[in-house]
Amino acid sequence: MAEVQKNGKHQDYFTTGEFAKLCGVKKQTLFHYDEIGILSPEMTGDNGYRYYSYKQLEVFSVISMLKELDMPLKDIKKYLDGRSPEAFIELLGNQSRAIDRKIAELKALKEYIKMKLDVTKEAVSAESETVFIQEQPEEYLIMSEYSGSGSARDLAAASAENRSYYSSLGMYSADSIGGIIPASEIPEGEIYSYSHLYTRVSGRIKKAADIYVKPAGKYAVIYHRNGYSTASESYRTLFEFVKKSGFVMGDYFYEDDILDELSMKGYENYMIKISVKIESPN
Amino acid sequence: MAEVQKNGKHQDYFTTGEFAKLCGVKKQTLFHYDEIGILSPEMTGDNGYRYYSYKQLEVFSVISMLKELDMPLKDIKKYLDGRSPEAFIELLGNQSRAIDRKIAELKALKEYIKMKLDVTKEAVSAESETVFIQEQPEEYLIMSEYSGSGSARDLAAASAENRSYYSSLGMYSADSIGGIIPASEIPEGEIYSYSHLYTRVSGRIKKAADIYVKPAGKYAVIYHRNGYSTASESYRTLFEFVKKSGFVMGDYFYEDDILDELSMKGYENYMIKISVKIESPN
DNA sequence: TTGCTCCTCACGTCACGTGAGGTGGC
DNA sequence: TTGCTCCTCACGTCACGTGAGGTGGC
Repeated sequence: MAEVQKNGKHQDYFTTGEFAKLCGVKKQTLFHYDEIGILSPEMTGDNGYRYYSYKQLEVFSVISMLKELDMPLKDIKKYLDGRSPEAFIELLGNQSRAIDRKIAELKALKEYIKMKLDVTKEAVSAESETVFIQEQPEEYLIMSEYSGSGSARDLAAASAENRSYYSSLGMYSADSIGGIIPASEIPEGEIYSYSHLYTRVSGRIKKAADIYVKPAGKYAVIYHRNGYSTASESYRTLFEFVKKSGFVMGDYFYEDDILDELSMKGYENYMIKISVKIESPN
Repeated sequence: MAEVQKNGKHQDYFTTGEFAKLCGVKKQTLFHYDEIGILSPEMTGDNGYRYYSYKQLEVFSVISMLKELDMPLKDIKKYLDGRSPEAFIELLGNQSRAIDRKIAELKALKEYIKMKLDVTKEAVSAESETVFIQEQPEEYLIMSEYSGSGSARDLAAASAENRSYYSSLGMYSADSIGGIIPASEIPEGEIYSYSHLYTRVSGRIKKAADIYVKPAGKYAVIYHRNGYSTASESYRTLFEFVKKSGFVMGDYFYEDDILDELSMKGYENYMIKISVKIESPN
């Protein structure tokens, strides 16, 4: 096709503006690429006009592909300066693996979003301070004993460590954190304290050690508004309900934030969900 | 859990350095988030020390999630300033769709890389200037007639337009461009000119109009080094081979760059592949 | 000639990163 | 006290974006 270009003079070339349009970017991007020497026009006129050939469209598209995969322009330039078929093959192989990782990350992200979306929708349509019965699926909790002050800290650190450890398996960062109160504490006392704190993780890492499997089944549930300070009332309401119902009460009450800092401002506007497992007697 | 924080004084809080580690970022990122008011520490000491709570881990993770989906910090702040359960649900819905689009893009990118990888590997192990017979799959070509100078330009423009039109269907940008020479031109003449130019597109948009389906089957193939200027020799070698072989020759010779600007510098180092369909007589 | 496009500075911006120099807690 | 961490400027950087002011081709 060399002749085409020789005959055509400027006819087969694109000006900066035209080429930018074909590439779907602003002219300044091409100026910048020219300046750092990553993609210079094939020809320059005596008046300083830049002329790009259609062959350079592919070069541009590879640059923007590598950019999309977070490669800095410096590294792209380094490749282009020493390009060879072998280096190209290696580059593409690496990028293909990078894409696989990105897709896996995005899928994990989507799962996290779905979980958050489900919980928030549940919260929006929830009637608070009223006990009801709910089927809950199996869940996986990273437990840490609560031993007074500093525990939330420890749990956060532990679950963050766990996260970075399992992030390769597709876990997305901060999963929801909750607390457990033994049923025996409910009848007396005004203020309850957690026996454990937990981080809920997605099912895919359930093989890991130190993961408590919260069983699937029927739970008695109450939603509580107005934050933690008045939660004890709801705990007691839930406790009384189960006592009177004739069901067998589980040993632990689970407390989860279902409206938290992400959709509300201030602890006093949080909504919490308290659940306790129930089973038919005999 | 409010009591936990009251009792624990600083014990349940993280310093900037600790919190940064948990988040997997540098301290300066947190300084920056504090400065623009997107994520400020829950508490500040009299000495100016920042104290973050574990609850803020989730806020951070949502910020970094939105960032990963290319939302500017300004927009994230705008959301956080006016957050509500309803807005959160809308936000997550939008992000979920954004993720689907991203995944589709990445998959298209992977296909493009695979194609480039296959072609480049073929080129690396190719023996040039020697005719051989190859099974080729069905291919889809966006054709444009070649009418002298300016055509490469038109084709590039047309295929770029086509690309932007079909990008939603998962086409990745610049696919490879090739040319067609009628078999009747080969015997005479020193310099051939294309009757058509084409852009090869991936199979997924084959329903689109104006797409020529290059049939699958046996092709006689020759690789040519040293660029376009000496290509006529290889055209003639290929032509003579098919004539003598007894196969029925197709009407068109296809010319593709298989080592181009992406792995080589300068047209004279390109490798081109010339193919013509062959069929057994009778 | 008019209007559109081209050019080169120069400076702005976004999201941090990098020391510089000084203070503070176990 | 030593060493580590905290703080606040101030300036750098990466990949452009945005006019400002002037030239050039159909």
